[in-house]
Amino acid sequence: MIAVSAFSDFMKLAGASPQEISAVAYLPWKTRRIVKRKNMRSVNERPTSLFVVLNGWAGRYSLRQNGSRRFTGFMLPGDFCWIHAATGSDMDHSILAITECLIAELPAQLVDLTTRSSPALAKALWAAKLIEEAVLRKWLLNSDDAERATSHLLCELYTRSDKIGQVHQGTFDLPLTQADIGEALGMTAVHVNRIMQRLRRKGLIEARSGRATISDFSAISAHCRFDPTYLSPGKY
Amino acid sequence: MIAVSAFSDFMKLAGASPQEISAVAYLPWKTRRIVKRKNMRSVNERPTSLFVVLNGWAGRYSLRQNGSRRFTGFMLPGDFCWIHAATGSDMDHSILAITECLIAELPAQLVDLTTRSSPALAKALWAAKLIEEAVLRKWLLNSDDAERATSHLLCELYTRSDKIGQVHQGTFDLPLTQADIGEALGMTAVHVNRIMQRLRRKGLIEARSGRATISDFSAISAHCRFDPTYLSPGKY
DNA sequence: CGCCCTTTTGAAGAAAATCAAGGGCAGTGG
DNA sequence: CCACTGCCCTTGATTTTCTTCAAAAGGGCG
Repeated sequence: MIAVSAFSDFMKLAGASPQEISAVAYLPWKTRRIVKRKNMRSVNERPTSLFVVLNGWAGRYSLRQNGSRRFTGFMLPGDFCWIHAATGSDMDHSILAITECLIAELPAQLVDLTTRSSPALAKALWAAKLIEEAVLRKWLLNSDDAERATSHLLCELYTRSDKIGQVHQGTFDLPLTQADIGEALGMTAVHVNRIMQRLRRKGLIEARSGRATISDFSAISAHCRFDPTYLSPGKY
Repeated sequence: MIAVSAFSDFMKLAGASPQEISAVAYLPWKTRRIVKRKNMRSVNERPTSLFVVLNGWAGRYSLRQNGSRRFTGFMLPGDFCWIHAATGSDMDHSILAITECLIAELPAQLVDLTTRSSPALAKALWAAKLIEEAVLRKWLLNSDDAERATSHLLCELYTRSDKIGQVHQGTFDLPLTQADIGEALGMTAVHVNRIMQRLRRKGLIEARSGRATISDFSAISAHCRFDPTYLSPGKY
């Protein structure tokens, strides 16, 4: 059994009964540790298992012809990943451990089986996928304005950290380098640096050595028109 | 009953049996006609029905604070839409009829019910959603290079048109204005115009009055590194 | 023909990439 | 304990890309 409060909180939000949640929790999850900055899944792999991040941050990315990388999402503790494992399609992207990660895996067949008997798990997986997609849309939507894109990403990560109790007095772990952020937003590290300095000068953020602080969340929310509802599963 | 070859082809690809396909086809779909350039779904709506585009093109978009629009996807005949209808989350975006559209709707509860008895439908919906997501990732991935983004979008639309038999000698309907394309790619109409001229001068495309021609698909594919596999559902 | 919408063109300015180099900080090893 | 090293952040100067603003040209349709 695995104990992931974020994970079961999510299922609860998605409408699962306590029985269903514990049924899922008691499935034969296998935990595994991934070294920092190593791939945990690679492009073109045949997906054979779903997993949940128990600890650490991971990133979903694709490589371009010229070798440059684009992040298309980040995974925090409690996040489902590789959700489509049960669908049998090959991967069109890779997953990288940004920090050292602890993950819990579940064989695809078991996911497939369990979703048939547990509509709530099926719904939870859908809900997780829809959030993933909503995040992608936001990234696209904000990509026309560097300052908005940057602060919106910080709001996203702040909110997601907060949901799992990882924000303390406005401060949270942000294990992304400015180069990583650039690869998520489609800008160069140099430009990210200058934009973040601007945000800092405006008093919206503080960031140094792997940690960020947002002392006035409503201020930065207003600045980039951040509305956190897209990060929550729908009600049923 | 509705007769949508693209739709049933898709279910077949996703592994549905003929019985399941016809079971779905005989559900009480309601067809509806939408006027060109009218919303068929609007942001914040409570989704009550899934639909399939039978005819015409539609676009998924969000509006920004300043009123500017960003397309985050296009729907062609045969495409599922509003797939998350059964999940109960509110919409974070709107759907616009780009041309006049004919759609077939199915109440959300029925979708929910049917997916329980028909794993193939459930998988088809998953497959459709995964393709949607893969498209979003591609849009992000290509957004760093205007010429690549533009030709990649044209390749996407060419391929999807081809799948439904709407390409004849390299020519297909492209009911998007350059302003629309700009709103999909995150660039101004003026810039789209200049980029498309560049593509034309390179002999990669021809486009005028609602139609586009790609006479050498392999040439433009090579130019933007287009790989169509992400547009097909996984095998089961 | 005249109107509206879309495409095209030009010129100017803003935003971001690129190139290059310096500085800080943490961990490593002598 | 201190020097060294590697990684990340920062800065400046320059060039490229894209937007903005404005206006003209084309094309379809009543």
